[in-house]
Amino acid sequence: MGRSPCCDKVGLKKGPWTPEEDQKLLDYIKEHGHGSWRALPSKAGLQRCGKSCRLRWINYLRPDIKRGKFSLQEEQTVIQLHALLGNRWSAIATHLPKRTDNEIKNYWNTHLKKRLAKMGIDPVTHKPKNDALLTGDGQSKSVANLSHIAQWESARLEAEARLVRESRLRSNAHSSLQQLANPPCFAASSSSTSTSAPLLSKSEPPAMASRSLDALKAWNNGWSRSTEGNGGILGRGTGGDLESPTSTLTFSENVPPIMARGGGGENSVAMIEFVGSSSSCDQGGIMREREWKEEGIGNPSQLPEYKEGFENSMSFTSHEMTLSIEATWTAESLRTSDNGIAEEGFTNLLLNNTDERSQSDGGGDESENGSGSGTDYYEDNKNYWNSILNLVNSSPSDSSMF
DNA sequence: AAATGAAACAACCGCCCTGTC
DNA sequence: GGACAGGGCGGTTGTTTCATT
Repeated sequence: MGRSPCCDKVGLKKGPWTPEEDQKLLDYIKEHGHGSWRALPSKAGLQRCGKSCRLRWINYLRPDIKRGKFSLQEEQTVIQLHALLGNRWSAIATHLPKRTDNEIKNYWNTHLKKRLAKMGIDPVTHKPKNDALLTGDGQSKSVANLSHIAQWESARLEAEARLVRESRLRSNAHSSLQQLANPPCFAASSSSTSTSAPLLSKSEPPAMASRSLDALKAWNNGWSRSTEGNGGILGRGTGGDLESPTSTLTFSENVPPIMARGGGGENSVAMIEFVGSSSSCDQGGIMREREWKEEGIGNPSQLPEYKEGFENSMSFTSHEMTLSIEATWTAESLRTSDNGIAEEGFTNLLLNNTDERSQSDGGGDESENGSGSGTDYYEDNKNYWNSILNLVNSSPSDSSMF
């Protein structure tokens, strides 16, 4: 299907915006709203493409955006969310108030990515570049199992938290409709649509789960030693059992990505299949961000009831109760161990100790530069992912998160 | 002071999804 | 169901600024 360009490019100005153009755009939107972006330039007296106007407004002229240097907290958040979400800048941006996806993306590409790379940490996988050492020994099989387990848990946690949240949101926003409709909820399979599909199609880049779990794999490899016999993650998943009382998740590797865009070369596609016996359900729909906007809610994560709802949402139905337990278990399991884990995350090490570390490593073995080895490595990864999980747990999040 | 390269930032491009007709 | 418009998104490129030689 061919499509016409978004605008007639002949005679339209490109390049940096002038203050006059900005003012025209501001004045027009202030008075009329943006309406149709395509029609806006002529109405506003701008020799610009509507798309260009839209971008200018969204990224720079909107009154509710913050410009300037990123704070330490913002940097941490970006790094942590990128580890979890990959290059989903818009999703990351929802957790950084007043920052645009474009700005975050640029900041990542020009600052954070280089900083990680400089420390010997792969900015794509968020793991040390010499990670191969960890899978080259005789533990590769158990590591692989752990990887599956952790991968499953991570994806499931995300999916289930999202479902619960959406259910809660819907119950708030569409309570009257919910009384009328009661469709099957977790019957989603590989052909599912509203619930699971977005998670693992557009919202979930194929590379994401494996990316995050590569680090978890290494982490668990070390961490599991301290939790064996304590009913930790190993106790649950030993033997490669990926079944869950509430859901199953199938990872199909080497399958072409669902989405061509941004998939990169990692072709792991996850198909989530809920087979649980839930007594209530998601009500078969999603309260999407667009709906929030249409209803004038704005960013739902800012609503007190939303935050409260998210926190409380883990205790409604039998299914959701299960989610509560397991989500808590997962997070808590990852957060605690016999040794205890410092709250200070690996990211803090990146952000605060870059210089010290690089200096101290500077004269040492190149292979250990930036990543450490042995227990240091495990500790770093534990803290790193703890930090991420804490962030996710504490964040009210919104619809773009998962 | 000029030239050069690196870094940072702003904006564009192309693809894709969704809604509407 | 197909065509199209509108808009979102991520990748990439162009331009400017800064640092170094």
